[in-house]
Amino acid sequence: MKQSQFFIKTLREFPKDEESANARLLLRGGFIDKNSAGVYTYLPLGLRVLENIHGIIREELNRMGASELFMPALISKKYWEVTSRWNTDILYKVNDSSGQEYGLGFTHEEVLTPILKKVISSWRDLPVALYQIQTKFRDEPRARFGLVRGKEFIMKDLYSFHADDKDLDSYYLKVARVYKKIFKRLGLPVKVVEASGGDFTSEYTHEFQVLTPAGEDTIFYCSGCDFAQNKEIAKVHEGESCPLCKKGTIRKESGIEVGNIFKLGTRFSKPIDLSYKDKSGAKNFVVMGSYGLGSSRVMGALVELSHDSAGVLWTPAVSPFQVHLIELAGARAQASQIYGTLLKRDVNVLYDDRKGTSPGEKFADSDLFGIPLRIVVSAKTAAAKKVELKARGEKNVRLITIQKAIDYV
RNA sequence: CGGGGCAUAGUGUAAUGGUUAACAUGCUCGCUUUGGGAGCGAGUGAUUCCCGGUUCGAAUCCGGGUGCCCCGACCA
Repeated sequence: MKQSQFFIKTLREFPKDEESANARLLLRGGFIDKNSAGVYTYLPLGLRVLENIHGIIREELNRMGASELFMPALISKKYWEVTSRWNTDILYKVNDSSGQEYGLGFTHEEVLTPILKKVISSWRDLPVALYQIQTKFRDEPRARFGLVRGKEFIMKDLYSFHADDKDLDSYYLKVARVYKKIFKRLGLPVKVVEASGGDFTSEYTHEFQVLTPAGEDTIFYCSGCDFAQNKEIAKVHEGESCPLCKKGTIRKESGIEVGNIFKLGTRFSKPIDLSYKDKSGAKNFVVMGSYGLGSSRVMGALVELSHDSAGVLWTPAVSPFQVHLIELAGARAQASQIYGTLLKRDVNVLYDDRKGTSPGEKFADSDLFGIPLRIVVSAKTAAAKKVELKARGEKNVRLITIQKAIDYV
């Protein structure tokens, strides 16, 4: 991609009225645009990051046998009434011109479960796992922290349907394992934290929390083992010894919740009457699980975790481009040649081919973009038949031959 | 929803009752220049958030509203 053709505009200064690192850096770097509080546009650069996140999620969920579908966001009131969720306070309600009332989906049990009702009748039809990646709407009393808490955001939601609790339990553990793998690939260290089940279940649920001072949840966890609880259920205090392993000490830290998995049981299958006939011919309610992963929030969390004063530092897995090729004056021929070679090798490269833009501005833009690898060519390097190679976030610059640089990439 | 802060050109700021709202940056044009947001010159760009009030006169004072950020409450 040539930067002269790419729709991108960075800001010379940080926008006022934003304090969180993810909002400041993503807005200034031209990744996103703020439409209103908690509502953002993903500009081409930011969309690339988001799509990379989605790609990893899709790969892992498809691999575990879940099928992707896409449900409506506009959900008729009648569906919400069946499950008694019409009066949920975070539900955005809209009317159409004929007086029909709708709720904008914040999760999709009400849409998916009736679909399953048309399909499932026997124990042979189970289990089933379906997911989507979709815009969600929540009437948050206070949107904040850029992409971390929005009124409109993007989430992957997976739902599983089982014949009994035992099958749900094993699937639940499987999802937890896959989630860990997804977050690892995303470059996001997460802690699996026990949390309250809210309306859904008296059992604990599990949250996937990224520990960072920028987080809005409070987590108590053990320094020595995997014990971790959200403050809403925690009975431990900071500094105490761990109730689980007895060795470690309890620590307290803030976290961003990037995922949450629930055993729904029959909370939705009962009111919607989703049932199946078991081997003996008896009717049983389907047992359900739901598993959320906030992809736009992941993008915000990644920035919070990995940035410096000049911009974002993306990991290769989610970076909008793999290489930023910067052409300075007097190196058009050399830059074009490298660009062509990288394209032939299917390297995802952003080529700053802008003429008349000063080196300093190009470097500043490059830092804002946070692309992991930078290649700089100039009259100097062209004369020496070499290029400069530099990793984002590192000081040292390597002067190497073009061939070596291309092979390195 | 309680509390606090802020609102002036695309962006960041200045102007505390008095001409035509200033500066930087951006953008356009010309020249020059090319290693960390370069230089010179000429342009462009404003409903000073909105409504009302006070005043000869309001970006500025008063009242009401809206929006944004932050703290708290809330939070599948």
